[in-house]
Amino acid sequence: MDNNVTSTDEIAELLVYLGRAARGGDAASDMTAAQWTALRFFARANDVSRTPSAFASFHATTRGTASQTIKSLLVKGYLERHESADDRRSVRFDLTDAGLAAMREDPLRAVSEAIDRLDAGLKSALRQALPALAGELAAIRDTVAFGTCGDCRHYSGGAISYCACVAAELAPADLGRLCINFAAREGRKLASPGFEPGETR
Amino acid sequence: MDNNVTSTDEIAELLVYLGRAARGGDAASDMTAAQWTALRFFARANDVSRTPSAFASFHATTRGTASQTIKSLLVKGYLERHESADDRRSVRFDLTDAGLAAMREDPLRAVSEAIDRLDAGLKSALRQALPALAGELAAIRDTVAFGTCGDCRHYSGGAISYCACVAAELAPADLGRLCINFAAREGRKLASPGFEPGETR
DNA sequence: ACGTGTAGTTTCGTTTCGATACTAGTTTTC
DNA sequence: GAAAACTAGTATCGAAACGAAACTACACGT
Repeated sequence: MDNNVTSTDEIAELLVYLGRAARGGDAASDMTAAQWTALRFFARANDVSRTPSAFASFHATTRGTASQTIKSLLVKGYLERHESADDRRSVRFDLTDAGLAAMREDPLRAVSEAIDRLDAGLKSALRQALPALAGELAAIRDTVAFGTCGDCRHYSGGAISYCACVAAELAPADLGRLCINFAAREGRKLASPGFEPGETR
Repeated sequence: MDNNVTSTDEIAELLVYLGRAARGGDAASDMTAAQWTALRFFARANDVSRTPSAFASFHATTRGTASQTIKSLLVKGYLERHESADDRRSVRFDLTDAGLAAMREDPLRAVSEAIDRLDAGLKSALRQALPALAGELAAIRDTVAFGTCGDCRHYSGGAISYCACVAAELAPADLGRLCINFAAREGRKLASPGFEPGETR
């Protein structure tokens, strides 16, 4: 097939297309794309990652901009601010009930629906391919990768879930949470050519 | 069951994350994300789709904004303007040699690389899943879907490639090109030949 | 104690983008 | 065959999103 010529670049292009298509959506809400991303992040990140700096890193922006985005969500009453006891410079943001309610209006829901309508095989292929892709991309860019604790090298499962990074036990809910300290399994995260997608269980 | 917790919404989220991560990248170039998207679009769209309106639809923005983005590429010398002979309102933009050269600096290349590093199975899974996802999403949103002529309902293969929409024969290169008149195969609800700019209010 | 580094915030100027309005060409209608 | 309705493309203007830089406050190494 001659459409192999266009394969990889087309996939990449589709990725940005979908990413962009997923962002705005409704316009029914008074939330910007950045605000939705922030709200989602704070809904999904674990305790140590729910900070402005982590969000800035996740969103590939500056801390200043991140701070502003967060502030706008504070004003809306979707986030609440908690100062850390350990480090008095640090703050943590949690979703309020209003924030959780707002999440139900997330325009990203349309994308989730679309994914759910996919053939089961394709769906599980996406579930495997996209995290792997995120890892590869982070390696190429030499940036921090984000991933969930369950996929992290610091995590050791078994009877008790344990994170070697935070040196603490993990709640079951944490396994699906984003973590700023995420490190992909199987090798170093820096330009390691031999990434092994493996079998996710 | 426990992987259902992290399944669909996480995939959707990853999609926007990757889409955003793919956009800026280098910052070495003096091109904005919108400009890159436009350049890519005009590099990849077929003859009838290389217009400001089609790009506006593709990029989910207004014609005015699209026009400005295009103008900036004209100034850079990456695009050249061709007025249509059939319809004197209509214009078509083609990449110049400088534009083609600029494409080689496309920050999206990092994403392509990352995709290429993926396991072959995952890669081909992406090649299947992402177009399907784009179609589903467009159906949900009731917007125009973009796709390549080779995947289009109007296309009939065989010895001679023929597009029933334009009522013309297709060059082999067109099969991999984006088309504004794209309609998914197999009983998707139609995307009418004349598309909706979506600027009405 | 001092310097260095980090977390968070604020301010300011640039840039981008969408709403609006406008020109010009095409199609439809009576 | 004109007028109305519609479409393609462009220009203008205001709002806001974003990044850079400066600043405060705290932590940590020496």
